Amino acid sequence: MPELPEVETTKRGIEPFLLGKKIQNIQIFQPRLRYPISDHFTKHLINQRVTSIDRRAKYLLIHTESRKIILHLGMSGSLRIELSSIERRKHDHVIFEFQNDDAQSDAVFLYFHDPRRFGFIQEYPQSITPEFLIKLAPEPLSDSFDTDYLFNILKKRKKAIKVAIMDQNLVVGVGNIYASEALFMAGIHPETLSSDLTINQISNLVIMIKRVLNAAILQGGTTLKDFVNPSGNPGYFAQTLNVYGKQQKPCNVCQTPIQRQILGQRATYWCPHCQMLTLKS
DNA sequence: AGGTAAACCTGGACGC
DNA sequence: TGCGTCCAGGTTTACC
Repeated sequence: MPELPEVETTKRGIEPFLLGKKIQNIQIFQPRLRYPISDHFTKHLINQRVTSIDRRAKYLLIHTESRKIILHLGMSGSLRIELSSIERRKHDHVIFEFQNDDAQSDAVFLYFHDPRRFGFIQEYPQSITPEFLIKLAPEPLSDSFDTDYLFNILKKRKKAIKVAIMDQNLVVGVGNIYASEALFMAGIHPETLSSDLTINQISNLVIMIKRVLNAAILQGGTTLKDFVNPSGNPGYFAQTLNVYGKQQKPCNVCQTPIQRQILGQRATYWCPHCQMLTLKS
């Protein structure tokens, strides 16, 4: 499910409810996520106060005074805020209860829901950041993701540009929806060999990746079937999509039917007129 | 090293 | 109604 905009939407949704509150209780109903929840998970986190919440790539980081929670939503995960302890729904695997110090105000409950269980929740000491997080590629919305950076990486790559920009070792956060959308906006055919792109095309692609991600964040992400923000509302970027999921529908720009093809094991959508394939070499 | 494909898991849509 | 097949927003692992 969630790409960068959906994770960012989730982060912004939970932040105001959790900041400054203490973890009062944790109920684990299904520890078998992508990585099993450790035996000491609850013990380490009880009574910890949330100091800040970050997003890095598609990971959410909930920092407490002495621990950090790292959470990934996988394909089908979502977080939901409840203001009372409502009955657990199917696939609600973990429920956190948060409370203010004074215990006067009402508790807040955070539900981790994930039907396919490709997501995970881990916790570490605050002083330790796991290797996989340290080694992550640049954030697409940061200044370090620019034309020079992408050009230097892509000139060595022989795979299709669509597959390349989804490679989290090159740039993080771009998933299957926004890869197709950014390439459409940049007028680049998804099968173009990465090393064949001109500097102008790459410059344009960098701009469009940033543009589509920012636009999607403003709309609260894309809801294809079941993504909801922590308040239970869908994202509205689906109505802005140009190509994703639109095979055989007329292109918004030129009316040419949108094509669909599997690239790097993932469905890929493009307009054969707006994104003509240029074959070099 | 880079590229490709399978694996993890559940549920919904579709065809027969 | 039931059953088989395919598909789905991600990432790791194994293999060539």
